[in-house]
Amino acid sequence: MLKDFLYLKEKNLKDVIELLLKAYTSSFSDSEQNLKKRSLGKAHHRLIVLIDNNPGIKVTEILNILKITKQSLNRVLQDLIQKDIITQAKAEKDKREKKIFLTENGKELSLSLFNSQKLRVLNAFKKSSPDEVLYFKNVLKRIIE
Amino acid sequence: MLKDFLYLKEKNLKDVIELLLKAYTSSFSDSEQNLKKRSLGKAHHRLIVLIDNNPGIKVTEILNILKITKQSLNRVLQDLIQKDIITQAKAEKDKREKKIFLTENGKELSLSLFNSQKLRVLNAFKKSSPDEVLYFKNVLKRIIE
DNA sequence: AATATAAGTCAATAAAACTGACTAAATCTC
DNA sequence: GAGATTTAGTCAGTTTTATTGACTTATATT
Repeated sequence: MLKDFLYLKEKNLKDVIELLLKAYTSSFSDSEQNLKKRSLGKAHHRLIVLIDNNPGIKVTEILNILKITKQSLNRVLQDLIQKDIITQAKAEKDKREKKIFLTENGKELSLSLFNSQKLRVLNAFKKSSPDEVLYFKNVLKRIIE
Repeated sequence: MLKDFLYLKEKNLKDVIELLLKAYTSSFSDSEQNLKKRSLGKAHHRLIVLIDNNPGIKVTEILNILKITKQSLNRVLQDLIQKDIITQAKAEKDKREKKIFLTENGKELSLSLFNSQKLRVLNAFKKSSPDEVLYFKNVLKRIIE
């Protein structure tokens, strides 16, 4: 009885891991064509999403979230600087740190990418109650930590 | 007033897109070391998760979920066959189709990978009510479709 | 019989990430 | 103030993941 309950819980966790994979993959593939016509890839997109949602984010913070090396991040960062999508500014407090922002151009681009992604989530929310959406976000945040 | 409400909704959708990125990245990086000691990469892991949760899944189905080309999939598939992690079997109904399964060895591996990932989700669920978890899964499924 | 579908293959290339070894500047600690 | 640490960046080479494009083979559908 207890064993059955535990088994179901493990199965439940396994399901969620698959769901997270599918939700991420589908959400971020919706913008593929939009990225392509701008000669940008998925790595650029991930970065743009992070910077748009966290203006002034630091390099170390990005590394911790995306779990990539700074050499890998730097390539993508340089691409985005060259294309006038992001800018960097020294932090006032600790001058070793650099804060990263979207340029006006970058904000426009981010909005366009968002527009090609948002429908999927919007439609899901339309089929859900406000409570469901609230709980959904709460649990999602707890998974991240 | 209505405008404010809409703005909040768009912001909410944007948040969710970032949350999905973070939840996927963190969940799937938890198994990095485990994969490494077996000379496997993230592409292998994604495939193992899909096959474990959907025994008998077909190549076309995987392509549609992972949004990669069949040439790319085939490389990973061959790696897993060579390492005795998966097997293929012709479908009885339509003999063009091949169904993919985990071997016994593959099931053990998948369990081990799952064990290095599950804690994150388990801890999130422990902090959540059964309703929250239920709603969470419902919305996640609607995002996938 | 002609067409379409599912899977696979060969070859070349591009994208994304990695390892390892370093530098430079600013800050922290003793 | 001297030494250690942190933050960011760089150079060079390699590996992993995925792409494009052109084909093949077997089976199923019309």
